Amino acid sequence: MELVAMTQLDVTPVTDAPVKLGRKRDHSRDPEIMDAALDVLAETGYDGMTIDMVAARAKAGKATVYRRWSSKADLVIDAVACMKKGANDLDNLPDTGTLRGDLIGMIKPHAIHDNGRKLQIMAGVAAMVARSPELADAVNDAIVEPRAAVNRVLMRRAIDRGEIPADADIETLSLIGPSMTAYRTLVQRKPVDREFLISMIDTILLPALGLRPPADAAADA
Amino acid sequence: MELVAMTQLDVTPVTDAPVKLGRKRDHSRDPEIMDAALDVLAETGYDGMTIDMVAARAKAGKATVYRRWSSKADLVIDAVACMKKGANDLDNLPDTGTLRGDLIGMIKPHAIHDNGRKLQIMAGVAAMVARSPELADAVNDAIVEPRAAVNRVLMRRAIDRGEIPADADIETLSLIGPSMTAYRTLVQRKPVDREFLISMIDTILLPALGLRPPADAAADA
DNA sequence: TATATCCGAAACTGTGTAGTTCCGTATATA
DNA sequence: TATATACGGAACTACACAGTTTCGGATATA
Repeated sequence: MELVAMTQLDVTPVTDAPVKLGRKRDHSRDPEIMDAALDVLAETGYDGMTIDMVAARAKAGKATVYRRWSSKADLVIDAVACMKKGANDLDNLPDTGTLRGDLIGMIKPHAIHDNGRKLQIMAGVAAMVARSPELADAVNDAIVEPRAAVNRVLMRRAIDRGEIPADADIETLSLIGPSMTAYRTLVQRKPVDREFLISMIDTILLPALGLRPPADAAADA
Repeated sequence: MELVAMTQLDVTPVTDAPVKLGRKRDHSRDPEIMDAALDVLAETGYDGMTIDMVAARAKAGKATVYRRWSSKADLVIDAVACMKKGANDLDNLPDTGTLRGDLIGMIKPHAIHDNGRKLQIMAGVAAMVARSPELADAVNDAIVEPRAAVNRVLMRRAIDRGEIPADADIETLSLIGPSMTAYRTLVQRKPVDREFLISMIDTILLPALGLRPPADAAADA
């Protein structure tokens, strides 16, 4: 008898595959919330940012935020990580035939603005990065690495066409731009404009590679 | 009549110069408290730092801290500013006869450690700097400016002895070191060791100035 | 030695925010 | 059209920390 009962219980499906009705979770508000989080992060920094600010800016309820992310730290890590999607496409870089032309071709108002925002966000999470390896990795993948990657590609092409020495230390040289723009924004708090970027290319990067900027370099400014 | 009364009042000393007894305020604990504040700042960042932590580390009472500084922000600004006193003395810099020798002479374990601590503090206040001009100025005077100033002096001497071109852009070039070490510490979170600093000098700074590192450069590592 | 004052410690207050809960409404599915 | 569910909004709890107050003990001065 007991055996029969047990068998029946075992045969009965554990879950009844109930009919699903009503609205489905579609995560459609996630981008707005993450975008709002990045804005607040850039403006007030990690500790200054409150979930209420983020929810208000995304016109969402606080509960909606917590339905998707279990904590403020989770939201920030996710928001920073999702910036990677908007990063530069390495297959559609300028190709002018010279390293200088390619580097200057990267200087567009849109790119300058994006980099500024990324650096503001960097400043906002700088203190946190030291204590959260997860956040540190997200920042590295979404902000740090993409910047250097572009320079590496452009320099590698310059090597391929024989414009610069094959043994140039691309790893180090590709960090000059990211380093100096970060320093100028975060530490010196001076604007990173077209003029500064061109002067950096012509005064440091090209000379370090043994190249001379053209005599009419001023025409680019 | 009024005049007489007024005269009497004026003649009477405003304060009675009372006899002072007891212990005098000597601010003798200020250095310990500011030092503790800098330590906590480097470890936890501005928002993570609490006055209790600072007081405990300085073996002082919280009330003692508030007797001297009216707020947490005040203490941090003062502590950062007082770092300037420990900054490099521009009159006692290495003088080896070559720019490379002078630059490498600056690389001492003590200096590497100090710079690391300063950069940790920078990271801790990075988010705050954007919203407090007072703190921004303190950081600039105590951390940012002294670093570049050393390089400027060494390069100017190199110009004077005809080692590098007189029209070299010292202002920009003197920022290569500070920028790249800051980036490496704060963003990449890699160690700034002797090897990295020498490679930066030989790969970027000297080539950008038209100099070649000696063939036996590896001997310095 | 007497005393005025500072000190460290600890208790206390007020505020701000992370995270939760609840509710009336909107909406996609059946 | 009916309904289950997610949504925005607001109220709520728990807690951590800035800043204040209090107090017994230490200490320099007279």
